[in-house]
Amino acid sequence: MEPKYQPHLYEEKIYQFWEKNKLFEAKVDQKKKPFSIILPPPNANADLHLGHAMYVYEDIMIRFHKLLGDEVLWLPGADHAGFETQYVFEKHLKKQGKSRFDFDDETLYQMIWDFVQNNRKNMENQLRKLGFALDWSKKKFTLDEDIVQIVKQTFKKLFDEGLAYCDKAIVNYCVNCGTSFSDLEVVYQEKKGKLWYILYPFDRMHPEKGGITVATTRPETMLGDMAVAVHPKDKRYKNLIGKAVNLPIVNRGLKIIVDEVVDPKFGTGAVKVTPAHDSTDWEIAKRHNLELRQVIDTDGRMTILTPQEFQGKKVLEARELVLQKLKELGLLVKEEKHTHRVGTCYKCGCVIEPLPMENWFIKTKPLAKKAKELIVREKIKIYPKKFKKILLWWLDHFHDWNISRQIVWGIKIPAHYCNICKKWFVSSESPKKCPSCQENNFLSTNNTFDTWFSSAQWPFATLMTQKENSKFQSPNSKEESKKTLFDYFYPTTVMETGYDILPWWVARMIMIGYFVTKKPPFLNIVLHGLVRDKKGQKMSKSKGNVINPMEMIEKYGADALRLALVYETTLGADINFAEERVIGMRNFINKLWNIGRFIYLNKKLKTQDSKVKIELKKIPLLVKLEKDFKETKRKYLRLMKSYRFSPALVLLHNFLWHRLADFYIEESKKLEENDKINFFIRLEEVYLNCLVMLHPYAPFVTEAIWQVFKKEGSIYEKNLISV
RNA sequence: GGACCCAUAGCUCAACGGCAGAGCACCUCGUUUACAUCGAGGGGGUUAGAGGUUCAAAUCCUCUUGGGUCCACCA
Repeated sequence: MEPKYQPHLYEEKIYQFWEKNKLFEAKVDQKKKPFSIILPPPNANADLHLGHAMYVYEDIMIRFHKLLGDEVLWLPGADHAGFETQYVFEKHLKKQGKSRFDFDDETLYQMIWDFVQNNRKNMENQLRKLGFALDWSKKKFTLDEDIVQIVKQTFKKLFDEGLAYCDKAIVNYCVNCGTSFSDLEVVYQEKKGKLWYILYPFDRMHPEKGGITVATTRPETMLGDMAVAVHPKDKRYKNLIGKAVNLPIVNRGLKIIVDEVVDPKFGTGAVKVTPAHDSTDWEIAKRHNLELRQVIDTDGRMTILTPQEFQGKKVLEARELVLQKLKELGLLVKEEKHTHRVGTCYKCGCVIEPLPMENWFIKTKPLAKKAKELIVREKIKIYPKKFKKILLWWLDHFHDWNISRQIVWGIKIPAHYCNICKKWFVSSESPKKCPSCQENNFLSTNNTFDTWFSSAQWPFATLMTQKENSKFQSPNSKEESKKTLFDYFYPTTVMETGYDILPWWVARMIMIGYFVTKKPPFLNIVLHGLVRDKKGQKMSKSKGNVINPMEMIEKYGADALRLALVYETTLGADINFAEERVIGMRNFINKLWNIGRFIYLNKKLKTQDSKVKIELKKIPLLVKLEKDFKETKRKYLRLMKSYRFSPALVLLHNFLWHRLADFYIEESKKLEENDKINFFIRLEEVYLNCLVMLHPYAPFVTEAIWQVFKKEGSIYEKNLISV
C-alpha cells in the first residue's frame, strides 16, 4: 500500500472488474427481496453535469440494498430529449451556417440520430466514471423500437378511453423555435411595458359621442377583437350591456358582453376580447359563441385577415402601426407604464405567442385524481415529506397537457384523420386504411410527442416487453408465463430525482404509470436538491461558475466527489458546492486508506511471529471499541433505512476518523505486545466492516482496500447483516 | 394573489423534544508504528426577534422581520 491513495490507479480497473463479474446484473430471484430503481435517463445529447452526479443517492441505495442481500436492479437509459436535442442540434447547424430549413424531415432526423448516438456513448462512460452500479445489460433508449411501440400503445389506450383528444385551442407557441409547448415550458418574466387605453366609439364618425374605453398591453391584437366584456356586477357599464361599439381601424361592430372573469378593478373594467390570441378570451368566446379570427400567424406576422397595410408585418411593427393609426383617429385615450408578466419560451427566451392550433392533449383531471389517491393513501411515500404537499398541489392544478410538438426529433404521434369519416383514428402500426370506412383517404399528423410523454412511461416501458404491454391493452388475453422482470421489479422501489422536475416528470409518471398498469410506478419518491455554486447561485455557462464533474474526478477521484455531494447536506435542499468540499473528502478518503495501511502493516509484523500464542482476553480498550462500533452500526442502519444518507455518512466519518483513528489507534500504540495482537485482530474486523458500511458512498476506495486485505474477490462477499 | 422553504460560530452547513456540533478560516504547540491530504490544544454562539406548549425547545405552535424558490388567465 502506497502512503497516499491514488484514485486513478484503481477506479477504472475496479469498474471493469465489477462489469466483468456481472456484479450489477439483476435477475429474477424469488428467494430474494427485489429492490429496483430506474435511472432518470440523462439527455443523450450532452455531457453530464454536476446535477447528474447527484444520482449518487441512487447508487447509495442500490449498493446498500445489495449489501443487505436484496436482488437489486438499477436500470440505465438515455432520453432522446426531443425538443432539447433538436435545439442543441440547430445551434450546431448554425455554426456551420445552416438551419433546419435546409433539410427535409427524414434527412434532419437521421442527422440528429447520428449526432445523438455519438454523444450517448460519452454520457454512458461518464456514468461509469462516477462509479454507478448500473445494470448495463438492460440499458434502454427512449427511441428503441420496443419503447416507441409501447409509447404509441399507451397513446392509443388513452385515445380509446377518451383521455387523449385533438382540439383546436390556444396553445403556447414559440415562433422562433417553431413549436408549441405545454404550460410547464412557459416561463413567466416580469417585464416593463405599457398599458394603452383605447376608445371604441359608438359611432365611428363621431367619437366625441362617447363609447367604451378598453385597456390593453397588446394593441395589435385588437384587429382580431370579437367583443368587449365587462363584469356583470359592474354598475358603470350596466346600461351598455348588449349594445354595440365600433372596432376602430377595421370598422367592425363589437357587442358588449358580460363575463365573470373580468376584473372590474383592472384598467377601465372593460376588456377587449381577442379569442384567437389569448386563452382567457378564448374561454370567454366559447361561453358566448364568438367567432375566432386569427390575425397573427405561426411566423409571428399579421395574417391576411388584417387590413392590407398590416399583412406580413411582424407583431411589434404592427403594434406601432396600430398605435399611430389610433392616434390619428383620436382614439388613443392615454398610455401608462405597466409591469406585467409575459410568457416566454423556456429555451430561447422569446415571447410566447398564444395561437389557435389543432394540438393533441391529455385530459389530466381523471388521471390526476387517481394519482392523488395513491399519494394521499401513502401507496407512494415521499422523502423529504415536504414535497408531498407540493405534489398534491400540482395534481390539483394541472391543465390538460399539450403533447403535440411541431418538431422532427421525436416519436410521431400515431394519429390519422380520415377525410371521409371526418374524424381521427389512432393506430400504433402505420395504417393502410381507416378502420371505420375501410378507405385509405386519410392524413397522418406530422406532430411528435412531447418528450415527457415518453418519459412518463419510463418505469414500466423499460421493464416490459412489448408482448406484456399488449396484455394491458387487451386484458382478456390470458397468457400464462413465468415471472418476468416486470412482474418481479415493478412497481419499482424508489424513484430518485431532482425536485425541480416534480410536475414535469414525477407527477406524470404516476398518472400515466397507474393508467397503464393499474399500479403505482414506484413505491417511494426521494428528491434531491439542485447543485448551486459556492454563493448559492445557479451554475450557468454565462456566469462562468460551472464545475465539471469529470474534472473533479480527474483531480480528486470519483469517491471524493461523491462524498462531497452528500456529506453534511440536507436531502431535498439545494447544496452550495465548492471545490473545497471535494478536497475535504479527498482528505478523508486518504485518511481511510492510511488507517488501512496502518492496520495492514501491523498485520504483517504480527504474522511474522506466528509462535506468539493468542489468548483471547477482554482488554478494556477492546471492550470499549466493541461497544462503540456496535452503537455506530445500529445508528447507521437506522439512518440508512429512513433515507437519511447524509447523517449516516457523517456518523461513519466521525467514527472512522475521530474514534477509530484518533482514539483507538493512538491508544493501541500504548498497549503491551500480547494485548496489542489481541486488539488488532478485532480492530481489523471492525475496520473491514466499516469499509462495507462506507462502500455505498465511496465504492472505489473501499473495494480497493478490501482487495488488498483479502487478496481476491469483492467486498460484496460480505453482507451488512453479518457486519 | 397563492404556496413552499430558509435564518445556528467569520464562511458553508449538521444537529429532527434531552449537555449547541463539524469542515474551512484563525491562534498555540507538535515529524512518535499509518496519514502534513496529519496530530494535540485554543478562541469564537442569548440558535433573526417576540410570545406560547413542555420537567426540558435551535427543534413543536402563533406572530413579526429579513432572504430564497415555485406557481397563477390582472387584459
